[in-house]
Amino acid sequence: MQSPKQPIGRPRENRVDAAIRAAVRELVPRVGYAGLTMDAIAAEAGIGKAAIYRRHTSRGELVFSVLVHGRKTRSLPDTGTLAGDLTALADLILGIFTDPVTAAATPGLLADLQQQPDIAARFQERFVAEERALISALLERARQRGELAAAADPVLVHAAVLGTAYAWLFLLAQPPTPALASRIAALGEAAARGH
Amino acid sequence: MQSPKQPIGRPRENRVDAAIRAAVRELVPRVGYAGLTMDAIAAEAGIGKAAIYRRHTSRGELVFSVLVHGRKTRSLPDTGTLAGDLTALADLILGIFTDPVTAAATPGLLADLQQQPDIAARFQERFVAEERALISALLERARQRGELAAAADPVLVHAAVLGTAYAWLFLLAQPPTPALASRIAALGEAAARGH
Amino acid sequence: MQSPKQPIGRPRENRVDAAIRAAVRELVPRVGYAGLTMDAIAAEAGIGKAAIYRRHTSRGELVFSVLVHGRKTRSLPDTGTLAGDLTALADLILGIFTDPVTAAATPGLLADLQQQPDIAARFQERFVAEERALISALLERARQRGELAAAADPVLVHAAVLGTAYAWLFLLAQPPTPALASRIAALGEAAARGH
Amino acid sequence: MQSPKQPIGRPRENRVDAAIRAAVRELVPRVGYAGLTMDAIAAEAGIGKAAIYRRHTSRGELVFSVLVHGRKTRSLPDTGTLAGDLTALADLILGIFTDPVTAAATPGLLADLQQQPDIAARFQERFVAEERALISALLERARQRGELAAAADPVLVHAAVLGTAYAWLFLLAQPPTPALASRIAALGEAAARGH
DNA sequence: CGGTAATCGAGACGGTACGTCTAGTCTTAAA
DNA sequence: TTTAAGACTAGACGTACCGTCTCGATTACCG
Repeated sequence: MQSPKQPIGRPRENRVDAAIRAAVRELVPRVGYAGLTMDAIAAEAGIGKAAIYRRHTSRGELVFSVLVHGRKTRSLPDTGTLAGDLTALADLILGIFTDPVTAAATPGLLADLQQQPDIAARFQERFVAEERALISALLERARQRGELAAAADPVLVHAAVLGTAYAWLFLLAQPPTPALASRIAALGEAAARGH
Repeated sequence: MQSPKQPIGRPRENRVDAAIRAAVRELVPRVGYAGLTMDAIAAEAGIGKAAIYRRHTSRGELVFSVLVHGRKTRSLPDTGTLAGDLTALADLILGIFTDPVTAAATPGLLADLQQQPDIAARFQERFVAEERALISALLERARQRGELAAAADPVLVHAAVLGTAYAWLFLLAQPPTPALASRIAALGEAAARGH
Repeated sequence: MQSPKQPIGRPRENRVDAAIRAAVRELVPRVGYAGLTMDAIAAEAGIGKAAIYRRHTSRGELVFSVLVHGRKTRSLPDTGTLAGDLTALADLILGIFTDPVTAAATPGLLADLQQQPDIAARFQERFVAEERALISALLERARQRGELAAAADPVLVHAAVLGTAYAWLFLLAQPPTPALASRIAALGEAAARGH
Repeated sequence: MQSPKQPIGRPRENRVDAAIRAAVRELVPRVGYAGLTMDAIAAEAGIGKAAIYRRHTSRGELVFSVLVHGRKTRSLPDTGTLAGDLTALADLILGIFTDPVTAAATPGLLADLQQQPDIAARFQERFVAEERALISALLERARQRGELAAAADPVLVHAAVLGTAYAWLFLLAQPPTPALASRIAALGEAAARGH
């Protein structure tokens, strides 16, 4: 009987994973998602292409892993009010979208998701579901406080907050403003209240 | 002094433009934006690749032209209420996003916009500015009716309606529901009222 | 009933023929046979491509026509001796091969002949047969003078003189020397005498 | 100090070189030199185009390599007489020129040599110099036998034998005859004797 | 401690699309 | 009907990238 965590042969080097991650984060802002080639990543990281494909099945999966893996699991503080919680959420999302690496990679990554159902599924599981959980929690807190009468639809709140931020930055190409988070939060609140 | 419409040599054939457009609309839903190759377009259209490159500088510019050119200039009816006008707007946007061709091409097209400033500029001029004008007009109508007290920010309304629709369909991968347009319109109204 | 030499419509301009010829002779030494494109010829000549194709069926036929047409019909003087006649022949051939335009075009032209039987036939008729006639004539003169006993093979004499000159210049890449013509003539004489 | 035979990475496969060579030899007689495309070679060989360009810089270099590499290094027997040695040489050259592959490729290859000095240099080194050495050797043998009085010019002998064979087959388009080699050898002897 | 097995960097492999170029044909308005 | 200009189809060019494979060398565990 063999232990599940006892692979034979030479073990993988963490150094390689780190080098891949660093190379992607270095290259994406410089050459964009479309210009991000596997050869360039391997060269930048000083490793072989096979070492990448041993860890990732495709370029989309690679970039997704790098972007998601680098993020610490997020949590939102209980600010005591629905408006405050939603502003914190909007701040979190805007922070992700305005990070240079994420900003450069996101549109290209979303394009890949349309073609690769497996990565799309992972995106839903890792990214969407996690944010959804945060939203469901803050809505539940608001209901218990009495700020919300009936059950709000977390999907619509999610779409309102995430989508408005995305459209502002990537579709309308507007620069982020200091008041943006609270304005988006107000939309989220409207979505929660359903009026 | 030369007339602006006096080109010499053989004029370009409209047949070719039409064939390119038809081929793109045929291929995009079938193979996706990423799988849309210039060779395949030329073969499907029964034309030479040079005829494409004579008209379009890149694949992104080509798809953008096809998608935008095909659209008739849109207008919104005056429904008599802000809510009605915004629902018509949301219907319009959802109609664009759920069209099979647009749906398959949009994420990839937006990814290309990040890398090609000239196309991004045309996208802003042709697509964003046109929708913005519709929004500004309906907001002005609402103000004259007395539905809106002060001046609303058309950019935020735009981001709310466009972004929520985009996120619902492409980020959260939710199917469109019958009530979606009116729910999005409610968000747009909240953005207009600023609360 | 229509006269055979009475074409209707606008007559062809000799200017165009001259411009084509001049353009080819200008371009061939500069860009070589391989770099000689129809577009470049048309641009250099300041004419349309259709005007070229109205006169010539292909690029090979065009260059062949220009090179052969430009030559005046050649004749050889009766020097009084077989050696003298053959030296004059060798001089003639070396003159053709060392002309800058002919030198640059000849190898490429011969390559085309392998693929295009119609031009190969014209080459045999116009170029080979004409030289063959000169050789047959000078051999007949030598026979009548008594310099040659029996009938010599004009084909072998032709191959000896033409081939040695061609090989010297194009295969062995040797520079022409003052004595070359008389040395080649000696080989022609040996071919004529059959020893 | 590094060993000359220490390449890193995956070594090139001899199978690929062999497949390229076989494809060229298969295609050249069928489609001619002008019709020999890199795509067709790659398809016929069942390899990628990159594998060809990794080994050869141009089509001319490729065909030249294939034709020269396939040939075993040639040598001539000492037949005991100058006439015999030259007949063997003429036979050798006629054998090369009448080989289907060489016959189809030679004129096109020579045309390319005019434009590509590097290949022309290799042609001189590998092909011309090798034949020249054979000629110099047989002339020296004849001198030691007493068949030749003074020093003969090997270049003229070379031009006479090589050029007459080339002109007979490719310029005059004559079929080879049984007596051709000895007739060409007689011309070579005349070139050697200088009369 | 020697054998087994998976790793490493490097780069060749087949395949495919790119954007450019050329050949030869066709179409325009003007002459 | 010819002219200059230039668009047209077809297809080859040489480059670049993908994802896989192969090399010699390395690095762990196993017996």
